[in-house]
Amino acid sequence: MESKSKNFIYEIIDEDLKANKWGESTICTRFPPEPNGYLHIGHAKSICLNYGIARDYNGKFNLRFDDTNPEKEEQEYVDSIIEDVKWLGADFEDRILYGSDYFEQMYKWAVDLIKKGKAYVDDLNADEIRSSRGTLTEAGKESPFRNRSVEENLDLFERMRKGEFPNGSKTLRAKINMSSPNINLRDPIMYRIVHDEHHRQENKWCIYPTYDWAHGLEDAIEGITHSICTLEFENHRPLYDWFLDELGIHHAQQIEFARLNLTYTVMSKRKLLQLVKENYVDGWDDPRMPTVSGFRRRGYTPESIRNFAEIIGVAKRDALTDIALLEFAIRDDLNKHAQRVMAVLHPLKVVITNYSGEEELDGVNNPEDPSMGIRKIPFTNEIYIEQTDFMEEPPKGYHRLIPGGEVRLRYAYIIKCEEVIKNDKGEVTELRCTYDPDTRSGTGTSKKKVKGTIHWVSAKHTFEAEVRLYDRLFTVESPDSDKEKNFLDFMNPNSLEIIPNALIEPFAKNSKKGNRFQFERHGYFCVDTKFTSSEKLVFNRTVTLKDSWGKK
RNA sequence: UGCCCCGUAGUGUAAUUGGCAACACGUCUGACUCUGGAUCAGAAGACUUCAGGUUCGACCCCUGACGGGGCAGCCA
Repeated sequence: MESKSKNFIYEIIDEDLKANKWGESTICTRFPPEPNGYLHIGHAKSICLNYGIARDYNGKFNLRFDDTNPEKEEQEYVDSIIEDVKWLGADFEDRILYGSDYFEQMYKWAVDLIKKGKAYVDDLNADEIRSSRGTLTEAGKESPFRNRSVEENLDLFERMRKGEFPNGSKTLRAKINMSSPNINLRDPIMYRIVHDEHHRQENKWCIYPTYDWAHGLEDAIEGITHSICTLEFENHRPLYDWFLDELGIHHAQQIEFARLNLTYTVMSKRKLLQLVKENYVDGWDDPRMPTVSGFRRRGYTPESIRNFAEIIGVAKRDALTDIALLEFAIRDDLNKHAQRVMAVLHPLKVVITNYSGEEELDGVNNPEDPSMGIRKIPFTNEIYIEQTDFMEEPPKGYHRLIPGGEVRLRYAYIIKCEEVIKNDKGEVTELRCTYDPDTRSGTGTSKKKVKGTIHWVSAKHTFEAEVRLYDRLFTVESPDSDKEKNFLDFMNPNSLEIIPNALIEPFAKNSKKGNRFQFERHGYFCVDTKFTSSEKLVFNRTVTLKDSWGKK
């Protein structure tokens, strides 16, 4: 271990190791998603944490589906989760495991508990159980079925499995303590009857273990040493301990940490599902979604997400992480690796009146990495520049093109604005400029210094592409923490701006889905994997460049 | 109201286990620059929620208050 400052989980593991708590066995962690939705950036944090521990301690990392509820789970989610975990680079080797594969063993252990008199079949229905559970301040009441004989319980439980009873008519409950101050210990439910097809077990089972019963057993079966989960399971730990101790089986150490919250988005699967189902976005992988697949489609790299996880660290206090930390991580990565190219999003025509002919200029592919080389950029007397790079009446400090002023065309010449042409409505439609032949980039002959450099494309050589500019999905930092309003009330109506015909430098013409670029002075973009066709490239803006001029 | 957890610059985390609070992001300067990016140099910003106590010494240990979060699914 060589990380400079360890988080509290590493410290616990170090202590365990020092105390030889696990004997000869290696450290084993796991990521246990329920396949009822796509993974989000919060899951990515957990994956990085769990996989990181296994890697740092030369241990093992399992991917295990917690698939104990057939009503919510689907194969589509299983597939997406596997893809996302792989993409993030968390190596589970060949261990794609399923809690449902352990159902038989779990059943046997349940029988063991019944035999010990520690579990019973209850005939109370859901309402009755709820009302007899008590409240936060009052103890619960024991079920009238709590003291059935072992024989009767065994018989009933077996018949539950055989499918003799309808949904909800019976449950298997642990016999613990109905007046425990910890509500989780008030005879929690271990099995419920659900006649429903399971995405993996199909119709093999009609009783399903609850998470509380199943989770610790899954960890035990896999020999997990450190069972890392989020804070809300802290109160459940005594229950898991109880089960494991009663059964006398392998006992993972559970450690809880605070889940990730990010500004300007929501992070609950339920809410994300709603955004998808009600078509606020175009799917789980919409580039505005905080899902792993959304970030992937938007152009984020796995490295940047891993680095983000490293930056934010791990702790037990709940926090709201500024999205700026994530944006830093992706800019930092893309700055070093993305191919540069020029693109004009909102074109303004410029005619260079004293230039004729055509030439090719050298553009640096990545100033941070000379090994990426240079490319040729065609130049002619008719080009397009960005509308915002020209102003008739500039504010102070503006150093782009103004009437009578000069500006450097990136990798080309310095031009001077001689004439402004407008339409009937008074809008600027074209600029007439002259260029200074002595100022060609790279010749070193220019004595001129000019304050601004702007990007451009040759009218004759450029190609059109669709560009999608994304903004935050919500207008407030914490859309789901308002007491009165629903998170949907805070959706940003301008979270997506589509530019159907942006003009791109020819170099990017043959790019493939997923290719990443920096559009100089704009930001980082990638070729969309969903809407790009053989006819038209669609670029997603991953993130803008930092902008110390046009600050909002 | 019962139980459990938490409380360090704007944000996220540190503080070698009790030795005069550090790092990253963000913000603001300045330098450099053919990207108002990057890079480089620097600055501002925290009486560590509060009050007691233990100690030569407390962010750290103890007590109490205050504040935040979680728990009353046959969800996970």
